[in-house]
Amino acid sequence: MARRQARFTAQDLVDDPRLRDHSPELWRADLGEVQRRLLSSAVRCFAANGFHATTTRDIADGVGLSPAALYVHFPSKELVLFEIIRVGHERVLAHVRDPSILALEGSADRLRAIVAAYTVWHARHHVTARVCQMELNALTAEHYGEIVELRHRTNGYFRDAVARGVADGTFAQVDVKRVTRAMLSLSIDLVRWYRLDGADSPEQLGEFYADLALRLVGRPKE
Amino acid sequence: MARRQARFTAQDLVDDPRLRDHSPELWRADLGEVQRRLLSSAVRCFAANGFHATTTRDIADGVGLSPAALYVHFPSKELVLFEIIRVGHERVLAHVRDPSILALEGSADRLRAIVAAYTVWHARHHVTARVCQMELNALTAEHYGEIVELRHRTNGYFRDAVARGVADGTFAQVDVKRVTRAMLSLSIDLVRWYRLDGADSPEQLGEFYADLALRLVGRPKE
DNA sequence: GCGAGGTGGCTAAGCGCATAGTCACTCGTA
DNA sequence: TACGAGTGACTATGCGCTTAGCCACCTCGC
Repeated sequence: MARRQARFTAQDLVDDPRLRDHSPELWRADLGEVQRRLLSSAVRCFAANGFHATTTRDIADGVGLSPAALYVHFPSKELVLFEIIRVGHERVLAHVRDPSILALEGSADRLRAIVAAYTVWHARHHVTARVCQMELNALTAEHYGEIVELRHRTNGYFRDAVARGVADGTFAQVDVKRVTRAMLSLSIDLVRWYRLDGADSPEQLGEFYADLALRLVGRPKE
Repeated sequence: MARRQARFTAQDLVDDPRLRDHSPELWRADLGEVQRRLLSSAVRCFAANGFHATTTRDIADGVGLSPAALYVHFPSKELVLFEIIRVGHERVLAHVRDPSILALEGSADRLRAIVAAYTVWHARHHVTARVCQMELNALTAEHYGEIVELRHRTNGYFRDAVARGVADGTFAQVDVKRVTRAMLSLSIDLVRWYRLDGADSPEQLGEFYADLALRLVGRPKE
């Protein structure tokens, strides 16, 4: 049969504690309430079942509307996904380039701050973050390109933070590219397992991963 | 339109260097050659486009057969996915429980060995590993449960290796659960970006991540 | 105050299409 | 003759998206 056999329906998802996060506060303020609720429903569906296993019906069901209502607010299902992924990446970029982080003089402090900020964001918005990491290749080639651009800029701030500490002798002479990638991996992979009702708050996890990051650059916290 | 708009066709995928790995050597020997070639084609399609964006046509095209030929060898598309994911997880488990690893007496040596083995496997078979990590929730609930069981057993070997070193004083008094998860994250996330024609061989990456693992447990290599 | 006309959110119905899977059949080999 | 591999034509179904139109509410002239 051509059934897509998504394992979870919109009804299941509304109350699933694994899918509770701060994503609903994420959407652009100039969107209407219905649009924002559609995005929140879509992000839950995409996170649980994936873009291709989610139907426009599922998304609309999640806010109690008919399937056609989606098209009053968004021109296509793909553009719903793009809006989610674009907003997610822009918010992350805004967090890691925060002036208060870049103002930190000590290389260790700056690295700690950027790793913590990145991790906290991913934990706090882990449902959206999951879609941002896992559904990238459901985007059209053009939209995918735009997102890759945002990712490169975000990653650049990480690499700079590591390279700076290596250059000024705060860190050991590590391989900047590889170590940076490892730090990103830690925070990115959290979207697979994190839940807000688990043992760690976003802030605790941010601190923990900031500690780990400093160990990775050869400067363990005593 | 209902087009699934997979961005890459089977033709594109055959020669894509990003999708070259050792997966074709992975399949059970008791399967026929056509079955193994179908699995190799499917793994490429699933890795590039995802399970739901891959059609049975795509898989069959990859080995030059008609769509119906798939059903001569496999009862359903989902069972093709399950076979791939099951074999992948069984192979990983076999690697981390290798007697030569468990025979290592020193806690640091053992952790190094298990991290390297896990990482090398994921790098060498990164296309299959990608499917194993990213397409889990396209499985039926029953099949998903079987895989989770295998994952828990694999993760148990990691946790034991960390806990042992903490207990015997080789490592610092780290949070075993969190640190273990961080180590797994490093190797798992590599399926997102690794390619065999890149800068690192699987073995080099395995050594590098083994070094990082020891730093994470507070024992940097001098 | 009140009807005419417009507007925006929403829906029921359904179109066109592509999908997973089936089946009667052929072909090659033993 | 028997059988396993493979196929072309097909079915049943579900998909994204469109269309025509409903309805509550607004605006404006009088």
